[in-house]
Parts: sequence; C-alpha cells; structure tokens
Amino acid sequence: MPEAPDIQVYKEYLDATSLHHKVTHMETRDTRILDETSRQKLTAALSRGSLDQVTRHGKHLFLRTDRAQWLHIHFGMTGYVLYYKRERGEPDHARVILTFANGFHLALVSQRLLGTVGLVEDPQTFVAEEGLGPDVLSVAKEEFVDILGGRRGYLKSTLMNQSLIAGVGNVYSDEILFHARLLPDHRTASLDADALGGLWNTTQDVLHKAIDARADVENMPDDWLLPHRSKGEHCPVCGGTVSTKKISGRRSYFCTHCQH
DNA sequence: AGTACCACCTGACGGC
DNA sequence: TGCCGTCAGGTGGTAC
Repeated sequence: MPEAPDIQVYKEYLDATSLHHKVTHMETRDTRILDETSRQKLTAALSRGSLDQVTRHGKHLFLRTDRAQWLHIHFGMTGYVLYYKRERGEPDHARVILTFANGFHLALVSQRLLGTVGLVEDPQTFVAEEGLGPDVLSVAKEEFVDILGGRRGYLKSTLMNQSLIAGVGNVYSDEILFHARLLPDHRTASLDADALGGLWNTTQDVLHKAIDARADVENMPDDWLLPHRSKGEHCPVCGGTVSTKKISGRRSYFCTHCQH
C-alpha cells in the first residue's frame, strides 16, 4: 500500500540504516524495474560511492548519491525497501540489491514490477517534469483549498490526482473521506472553502496518525476503516455493513450511514 | 476537465 | 488437486 505515509516510513527507515556506508557491490536482478537507465549506468552511479540523503515527494523516494545524482524509487502497487545482513535474509522479489562495506545489504523489493528505479538530476526537477502537485504532507491549508476548489470530479478522484496534490492513493483517500464523513463520489465542487479547509485538517490528521502507526494495519486506531476493506465487513463506528463501489475505476470502501 | 478502459506484472483466492 | 477467471493498494496512454 505504498502511499505518502508508507513512503515516509521507508524514508525514516533508510535514514536510520542506509546512509554513509560505502557501496561495495551493486546488483540489478531484473532490468524491467529500470526507468530510463541501464544496469551499467545504475552500477556506475553507485559502486564505491555512498548514499547521503533521503527525501520524499508524494509517493516518490529519492536517495542522493555522493556523485551529485539521485536514485529515484517509485514503488507502484507493491514494494518496499529492506536492510538486512545475511544472505538468507534476502526477501523474495528483490530487484536491485546494494551491498555496503559493513556487510549489510539494501534490497529494493517489487513483487509485481509495477514500480520503477532510475537516476534523476534532483528531486525538484523530477517533480516539475512529472507535473506532480505539492506533497500532501507539506501543502499549506490555503494552497490545498486553492488547488481543490472548483474541481468538477469526485472527491476521491480529486484527492488521488497526483498532479493536484501528490501522495494520496486508493486506500488513504477512502480513509480520509471516512473521517471527513464525506462519500467518495461526492463532487469536490460542492465543498466551499471552509469545508475544504476541514478536509485538509482531516487529511493531515489521518496521514500523521498513519505514520505514527508505522503505516502498519496492525497498529491502526480502532475506529479506522482501513482494516475493514473487504466484503461483508462492518463499519468500526456504527456497525453497519461497509459498502463498496468502483469509482473512476478504483475499488472504494465507505459507510453510507456515516458518510454523506 | 474528467472518466472509462486497457496495459504493464505477479500472485492469491474462490468456484468448479 | 488443478485449472481458470477475477482481483489487487499505481500509473500512463488513448478514446470519448
């Protein structure tokens, strides 16, 4: 479920584990994960170098190399990073593996290969070229209200549009709207500035709580919808049956009693 | 501007 | 047990 909270947790994990170690070996297991780069270029960018900074924008993660280049990672629908010591600790579906001088490895894992790994000049340039909106965890309330105000689509689609605000995906859009007590197919344009300001408050609250829970479903608060995303589940607030529907092609879960 | 649909991949699950 | 259709948390392209 890699959305902004998950990627933020990965960033903090990388900060705590993977910086300032010399890279002694670099292996690309499956080149299908590479985006506009080659195995050779990736190896040249990292071998005998090190990583010294991690940043995140929306669902994108950037690791600065000591050669003035950035490793860009996008996870897609499945994926994570793992820092581990022993060979037998290697996870399934590791696509790129760095080995550090301290004997530890860093694996970029992507089961479905829907993610990408590449090299970029710097995060700001990448964000501009891709046309990503401001990061959802950094955007000020006024800007959020300005960007979303008057949008004609559904609330869920608007929240998930990365070119407007970057970082919210299918799961957290549902969670945010559940706590905002708004249905996902409610039209964004029907919310006035006050209501959009309230939606910003809810968005920040939900995403920060998710990060506090290490984006782990096991640690989510009891009144969250997220652990109940399957057929026949009950709303954790009112006990009613959770409804589901495809909205703009994405599976959505909501409670028709709690949300309007 | 916004939505529908398909494609990219692998794997889990339910029905038969 | 095995085969098959369906679906999954992201994104991009095309058609409308």
